[in-house]
Amino acid sequence: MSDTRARVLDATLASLVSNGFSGTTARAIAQAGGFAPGVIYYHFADLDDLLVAALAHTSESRVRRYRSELSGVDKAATAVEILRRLYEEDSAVGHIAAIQEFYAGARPGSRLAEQLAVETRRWEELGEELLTGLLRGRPLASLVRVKIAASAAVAFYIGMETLTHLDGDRARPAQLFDQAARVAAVFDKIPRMPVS
Amino acid sequence: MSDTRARVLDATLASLVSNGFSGTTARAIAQAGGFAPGVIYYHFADLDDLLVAALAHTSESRVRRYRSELSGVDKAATAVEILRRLYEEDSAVGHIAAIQEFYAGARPGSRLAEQLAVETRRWEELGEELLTGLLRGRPLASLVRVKIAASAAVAFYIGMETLTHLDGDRARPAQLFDQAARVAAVFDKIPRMPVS
Amino acid sequence: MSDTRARVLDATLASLVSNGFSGTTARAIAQAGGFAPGVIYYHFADLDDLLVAALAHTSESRVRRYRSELSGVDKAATAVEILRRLYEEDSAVGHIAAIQEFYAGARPGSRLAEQLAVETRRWEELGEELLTGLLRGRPLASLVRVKIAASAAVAFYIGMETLTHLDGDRARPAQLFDQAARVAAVFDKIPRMPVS
Amino acid sequence: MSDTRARVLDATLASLVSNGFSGTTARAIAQAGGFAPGVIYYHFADLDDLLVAALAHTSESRVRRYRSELSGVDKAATAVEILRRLYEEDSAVGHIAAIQEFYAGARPGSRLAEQLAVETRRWEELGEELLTGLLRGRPLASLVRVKIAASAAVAFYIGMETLTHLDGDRARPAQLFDQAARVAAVFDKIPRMPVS
DNA sequence: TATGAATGAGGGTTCATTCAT
DNA sequence: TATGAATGAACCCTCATTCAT
Repeated sequence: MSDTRARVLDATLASLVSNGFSGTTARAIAQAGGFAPGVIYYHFADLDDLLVAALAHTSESRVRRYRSELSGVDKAATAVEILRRLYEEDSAVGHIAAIQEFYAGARPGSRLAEQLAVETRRWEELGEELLTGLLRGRPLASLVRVKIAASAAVAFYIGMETLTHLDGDRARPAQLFDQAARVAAVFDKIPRMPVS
Repeated sequence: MSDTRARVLDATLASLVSNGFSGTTARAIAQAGGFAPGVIYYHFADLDDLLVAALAHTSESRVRRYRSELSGVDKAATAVEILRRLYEEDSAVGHIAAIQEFYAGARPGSRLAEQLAVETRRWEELGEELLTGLLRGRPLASLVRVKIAASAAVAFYIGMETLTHLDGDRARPAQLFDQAARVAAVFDKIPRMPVS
Repeated sequence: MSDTRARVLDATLASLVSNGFSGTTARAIAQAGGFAPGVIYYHFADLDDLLVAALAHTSESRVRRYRSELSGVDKAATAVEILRRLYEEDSAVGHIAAIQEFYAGARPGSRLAEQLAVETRRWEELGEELLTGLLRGRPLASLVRVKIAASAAVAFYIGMETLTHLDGDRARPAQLFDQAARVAAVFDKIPRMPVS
Repeated sequence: MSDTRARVLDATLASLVSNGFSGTTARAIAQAGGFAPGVIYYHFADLDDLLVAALAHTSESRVRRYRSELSGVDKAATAVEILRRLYEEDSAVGHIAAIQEFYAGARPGSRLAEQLAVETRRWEELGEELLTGLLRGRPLASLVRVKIAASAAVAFYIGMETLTHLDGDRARPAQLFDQAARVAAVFDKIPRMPVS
């Protein structure tokens, strides 16, 4: 991958964070990256193409990171702590803000929306893996469909970010993680049934 | 309230549903309502002003509706059924799509974002009322902070709608309501402790 | 028809004459007419729409003029003189240059090309009327198919203008009209046969 | 002449045929020929220079072809048949379409227009040669100035092509050649006067 | 109170051309 | 000799907004 192509992708994410989806124009991206607007069209077919690539670029690397941190975790309390840490990390880096802009700005039916569906599926799969590990052998397993619960978790994350993004109230996620930690502690006390 | 003013508000919501946030231009609104673009600026300072008013207009009436349907409900299963019905109703009418567009399109720091914070607070209050009734006398009450749980519920709703809006997958909310119904049924079996 | 709309049409023709087809941009038209470029898009859907309208506008009025001057003419020499005069008049006004730009710039398959086909047909009809009158009762009538001869005449006119437009050699049409006059004089001496 | 230079010229003509004059950009030419856009500027000063060379290249070879086919022809009917055949051949090859694009796209005063004037002169000379042979000894010779008639023929050809190019109506040239054949047959019956 | 016309800034995108490699 | 990357001007078009009527 060309060097400049990567610069364009980075500039796009940077612009999303600082200018929002609708403010992420070709000119804004160019200014954020310090290159001429024409460069974008040399490396990408159009703005839509660039946004799709930028989404895939950032989302993939984060999913990978989350998966490596969460693999093998079988205690809910641990999972919550890891998620909280990753959330703070992503927030600081701007990754979360960028993703949020994608979800907010994409129009249904667009190629970007399709790519978002793909990425959403990736996050749901990660959630399924985590939940499967947490629920293994526990009585709640019969009550909860893992796929649906994972879907709910992703939806919740996105909603939380939508609200936090809008009002900038960092206390919200903090409180929600606190509450999740409390529930997780209780959850971890439920004994697992022996594997038959 | 002037008759025309109401027409402008309705046209704005209609345009949000069919054209999305970014497609809701002065011209689009005017066309949706069958009046000249200039009319907007007679009744509202600018587009932002109009959007704020439209948001308050639609959100208020829906909160009222939800509250009247949910007041006094003390069984989780009942609450889930009512919410499912209202969700379907709102979906058909387009109310949900409109609200979703507001959350998606508003820029942090804008007056519209402020108004969204106000409306979000309203929905959270409604959630608190409902949860308070459901948890009264139950052992879980000590584990769950009502305010935070309500905040989580609203976040989840918005996230679910963001995803459903993007991919148009109506099965998602249906499955999520089903799962909620299952959990609610179990929840309702937990005996209440006598009020001390 | 709005006043400004007519101004836009006139400015378009003026720009075609002075800037050529490819130089007739929205900005060039606006500058030629002394209005903002946006005005164009208020009155016309896009540049193509405007060009089609401008073509119809100018061509129609000229065809009308030609027909009124040529109606009833039954001597070839007279016809040639009238055509020569009209040609000079049109040249001075710029009408011919504008039409020429349309023929040169239109892309096959475009709406403009379709409109040009319509206008071409109009000119051919006029040619047919004239030729029918000239050939009536003459022995050549059996040799020449009026429709095809008219089509040839129009093609010849357009080709003559293409060349003259490119090299600016005003002597060419002058010589061609002279030659046509000589042939016409001979033609007019051929006796008409009595109508049977 | 360098090998690549020839490839560029061919690619230019190919692009003119398939993309039209305005679509014949540096990139389009490069793509048509399978080389990088920069190559063009190594072999030619700029696009104008390339177009001039391409015009001379294609026109010259076709004039040569026409002259060799038409030399010595002294019957109008034969000439018409040869022209019809060459026209069909050129149409199939795309030569005519390319030439047509030059006439359509060249701006008066440009170097390309100058070159077109040169090429036009070549075609007129060819016409003069042919007409001289056909008219030799015939009474019409006193009525018709060969130079002017040749000029008229070339103009007619270009106009016919302009129209056919625009509406894609292949019937037009076919009918026109038919009509020309009929006139030619009569013409050939006029006896030649003995050379004094 | 409402209209339709007009503005000017800024949107995405394409282009001829240059230049380091 | 050829390449691919980059530039910056100019393209068409849309928009929120204003204003005379």
